[in-house]
Amino acid sequence: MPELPEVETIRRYLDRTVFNRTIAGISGFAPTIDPEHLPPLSDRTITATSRHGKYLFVDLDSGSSLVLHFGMTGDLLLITGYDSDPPYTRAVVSFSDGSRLAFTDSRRFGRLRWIPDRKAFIVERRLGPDALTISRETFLTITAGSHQRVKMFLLDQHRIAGIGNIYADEILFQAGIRPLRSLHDLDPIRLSLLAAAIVYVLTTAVDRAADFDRYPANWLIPHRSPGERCPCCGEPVSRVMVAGRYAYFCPSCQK
DNA sequence: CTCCATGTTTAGAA
DNA sequence: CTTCTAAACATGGA
Repeated sequence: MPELPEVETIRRYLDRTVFNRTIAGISGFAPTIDPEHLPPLSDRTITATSRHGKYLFVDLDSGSSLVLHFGMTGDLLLITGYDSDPPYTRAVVSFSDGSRLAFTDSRRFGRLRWIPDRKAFIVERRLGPDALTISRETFLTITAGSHQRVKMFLLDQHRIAGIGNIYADEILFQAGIRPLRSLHDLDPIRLSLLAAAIVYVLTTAVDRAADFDRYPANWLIPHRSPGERCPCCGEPVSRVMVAGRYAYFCPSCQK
C-alpha cells in the first residue's frame, strides 16, 4: 500500500482514529522497529499527522515524532483490545484506552522510527518537494538542466517526493509521454503538461482513497500487465525496463 | 522452479 | 559530478 496516495489515505485514516490518543507502548521486532533507539513513549499524546512524499509523520506532544515508511507492503490497521493481531503484524502501537495500531508488512521493507524533529528529517534525507501539490514553476525549476530519462526523474525521491512505479506510469500515460524520453528534449509546454498530470493523477487517486476500483475508466493502472490493451485506443501495451523496474506504456498514445 | 511485486540503498561502470 | 544498472534486502503469489 505504499505510494503517495496510499500513504495520504493512511494519514487521513489516522487523523480520524488515533488523534489525541495516548500511547501506552510500542512493541515489535527489527528491522521494522529498532528497539535500541526507541525511547520510552508511554503517556505521549498524538497531536498531529503529516506526510512528505511516502513518509508519514505522527507528531507527539513532546515535539518529537514517529516516522513511518511502508516499503512495498506496509499498512496500518487500528484494532480493539479484544482483536488478535492481523497477519504479518511486525509492530504494534498500544494506546491507553486498550486499542492498538498494527503495522502489517509481509515483505518487511517498512520502517517505524522515532525522530526528534520531522523537518530536520526531511532535510537530512534530502527529499525533493512533495508531489501532490507541486506547482508548474517548481517543476520547471527542479527539471532544469536534467538529462535524466523522464521516468527515472519521477521516481527519484531526491528530485520530487512521493511518486512510485505505478503512479509514474499513470502520470506519463495521462501526459502522453514515453517513459524513456529524456527530460532535455521536452519543451516547457510539455513539462507544464507533465506537472499538471502529476497533480491530476495524485489528487484524483487521493480523492478516491487510493482504491483502484474507483479510478477513471481511461486510466492505465488496471492494464499494467503483459497482453493488456490501452483503455483509450485498444493497442497492446508495451513494457520496457527503466530504473530497474518495468514501465508500461501505450506506444500509440505516448510519444 | 521461475518470474514478478506499490521501495530504498549501495557499489560500480561509463 | 551525472546518469544508469545490478544487486541486496525479505517474502509471498502466480
